[in-house]
Amino acid sequence: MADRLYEQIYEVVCRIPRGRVATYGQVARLAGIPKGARQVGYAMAALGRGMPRPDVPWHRVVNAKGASSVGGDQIDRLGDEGIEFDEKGRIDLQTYGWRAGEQEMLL
DNA sequence: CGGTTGACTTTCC
DNA sequence: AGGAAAGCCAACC
Repeated sequence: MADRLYEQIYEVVCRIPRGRVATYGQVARLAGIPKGARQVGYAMAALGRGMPRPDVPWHRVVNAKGASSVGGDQIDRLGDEGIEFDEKGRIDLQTYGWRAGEQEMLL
């Protein structure tokens, strides 16, 4: 199964709890592709090209700088999730960064 | 089948 | 701290 790659990526992205964000590298590592951060981005781009999985919260995936590589479209969705950007348009990964296994610890 | 591209990351300056 | 270059892997032409 070659497309298992995309499936894995989408599955990991779906695992990101609401109100949190994860970097491409983080998702790639959890998806089994420690050096495939670009492929994660490519997989996200595929969502807007053919929409194989419209239920994937791709907007919760940002780059290592904590900024959106897509545009205001993602920023608007993240704002709806309760995530806010700083003056430079970047997210504080130390606050909104996704920590695996801590999704239930949200208080 | 080979070169280019891309919603990236990391390192160096 | 911010900017440029190299590295990496998969998809596309």
